[in-house]
Amino acid sequence: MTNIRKIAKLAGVSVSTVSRVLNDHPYVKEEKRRQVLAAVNELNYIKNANAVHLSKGKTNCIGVVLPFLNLPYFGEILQGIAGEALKHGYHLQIFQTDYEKEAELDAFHRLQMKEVDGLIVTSRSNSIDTLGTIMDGLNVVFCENLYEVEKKVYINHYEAIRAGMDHLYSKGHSRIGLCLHRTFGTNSEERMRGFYDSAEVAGHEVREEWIFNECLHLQDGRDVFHQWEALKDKPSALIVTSDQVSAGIVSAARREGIDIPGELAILSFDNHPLADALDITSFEVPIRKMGEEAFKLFIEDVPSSPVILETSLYTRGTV
Amino acid sequence: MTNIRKIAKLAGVSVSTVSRVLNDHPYVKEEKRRQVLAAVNELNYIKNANAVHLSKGKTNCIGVVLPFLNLPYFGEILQGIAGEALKHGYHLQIFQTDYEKEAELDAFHRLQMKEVDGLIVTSRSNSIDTLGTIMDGLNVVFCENLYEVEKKVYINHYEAIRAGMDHLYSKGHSRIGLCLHRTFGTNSEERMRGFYDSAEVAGHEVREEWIFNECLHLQDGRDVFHQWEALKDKPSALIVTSDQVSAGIVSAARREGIDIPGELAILSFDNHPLADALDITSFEVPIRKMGEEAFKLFIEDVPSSPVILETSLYTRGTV
DNA sequence: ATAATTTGTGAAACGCGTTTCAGAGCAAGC
DNA sequence: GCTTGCTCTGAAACGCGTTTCACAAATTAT
Repeated sequence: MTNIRKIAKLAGVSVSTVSRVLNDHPYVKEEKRRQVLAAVNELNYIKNANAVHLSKGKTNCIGVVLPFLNLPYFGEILQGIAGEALKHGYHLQIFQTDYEKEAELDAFHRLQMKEVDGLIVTSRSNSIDTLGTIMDGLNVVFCENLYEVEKKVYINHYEAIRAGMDHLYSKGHSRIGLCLHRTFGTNSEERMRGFYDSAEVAGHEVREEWIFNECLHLQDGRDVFHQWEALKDKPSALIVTSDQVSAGIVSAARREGIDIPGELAILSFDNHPLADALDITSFEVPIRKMGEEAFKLFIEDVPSSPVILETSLYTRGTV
Repeated sequence: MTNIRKIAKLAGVSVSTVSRVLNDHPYVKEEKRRQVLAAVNELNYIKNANAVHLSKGKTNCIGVVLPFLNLPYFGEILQGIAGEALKHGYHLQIFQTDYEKEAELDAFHRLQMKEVDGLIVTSRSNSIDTLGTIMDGLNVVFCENLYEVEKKVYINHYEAIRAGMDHLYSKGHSRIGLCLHRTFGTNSEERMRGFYDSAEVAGHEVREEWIFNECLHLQDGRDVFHQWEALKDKPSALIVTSDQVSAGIVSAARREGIDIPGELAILSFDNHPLADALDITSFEVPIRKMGEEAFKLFIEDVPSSPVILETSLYTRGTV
């Protein structure tokens, strides 16, 4: 392999000069610059990125921790991060966890090893205590409202859910169910808190069996619908935290001839194009923006205050 | 920073021995092994990944070249690659190109610089001539039927389209349109070839304005529908290469009261859950499998023959 | 008991670009 | 004429883990 020293020899200069030329440093005589470039050309020299990384102590690569790649939610976050990263000359490394703690820890371990310059954690499984010790002094951004960390960007889920509940109340609903991605994790907890707080204030009953968990994919929506159908005591409305799942519910309901919103109202989240296509009332959630902001937090040396993003309702035909 | 030499000093051994311990090489006395591990523990030593990469000449990281991150198609490929990569201890680096040639070339440049050990190109903009010169001797897998490369995995689009056309003929359609992601690129060309070949053999007319291009997102499907509506001379069926786009067409049509398949039949591709939800007839396309196979090709030293994946039709209510 | 292995270990070289430091050459300022 | 102050260069150190090679020590085989 041809390296910088061979270039130096052929060009008749020192390695420092070669390095200077290659990095556009000033203070190199035009003549030497040409000699170096000629040598680079002749020997087909290509820099070794790993040597640069080692020497510079950074890789210009940021890791993104996410559970799944085939959900629109994470695709959209990635898109946001990638767009911003591109502007700053950063690359993305993906740490897909499937919500497995080991895989998640591996990402942090890679960060410790300087394989990436930082991490954006879009969703997490390990406790913050576990992570806290290994991320000490490292550049990590969380997409949730974690009290303990300084770099964070998150959706105001609490208020969004409360606004959603109010909207449903205004339409006369008092028996409301909730359909969640999962029950643990800050974001889900915030949603649940908003849900229960609102119901309590309004004095409405909430039944355990009206809370549906592990709703990720469109198919899960279908399952939820069938569970709903089987309930003796049915809620008249569901707040669903993803348009994919809502699409499953709504399409299953329409197929079964259940009137929406007459028999079951659906208030969804994301405002994905799918919601528009299926005429689903949905909260717009600025997911891509969250990705962008996450990256911005990452590159900041002195972290600005946490970024809180708000949602806004798009009323359509399911409520 | 604490490095391997400090460990060696503290443990009273040579750096080679430390390296051996850290890499589970045999031929290390149990006592020295313990000394080394104690030192590692005491100094909180963590390996520098970049030094390993430089030294080993590889990074255990594979690059994935793709245009967009927020399309289910690419999310699914990624999922396939990531799953297989995990099994082999590889990580993923993302090169999002937006179909810009420069961004795509950058990915190849990174490969040359040994920042990644190989590339999986899911979709491409540069000509193969351009890429051919810079990927010489490098490990690159293409997801298309490129004559010039040895590592490739692709869907048999030609046959899929022909089968789709036959299916439409059998339902009495002779005026058929096509809705494509784009018109260039091997995969799209294969689809178009299948389309035109089939029409020619069947003796059916094909009109220029029945070919819709740049159909990527759900919204694009809506636009296509409105374009279709505006046509004086309408095709009675459309082959649509993505369920997202079909969803846009179908939902717009239903909203406008256009009967599907009575006035317009839709034959889609992907068999995404969405197709099921909207009762769209669709070809199952093993996209995830393609990702898995792509990675398998990547790790092979002597490339096996190209992997060709077939589609299979799921008939539902839109044809 | 001697030869042939196997086990165990360290020095040094290797992979390779960046950066600091010291110093030389040269022009502008007083 | 002499001092600042640039401009330009190269030697050497730095970042750091892996691997080869030579050799000693401990076994096993003959």
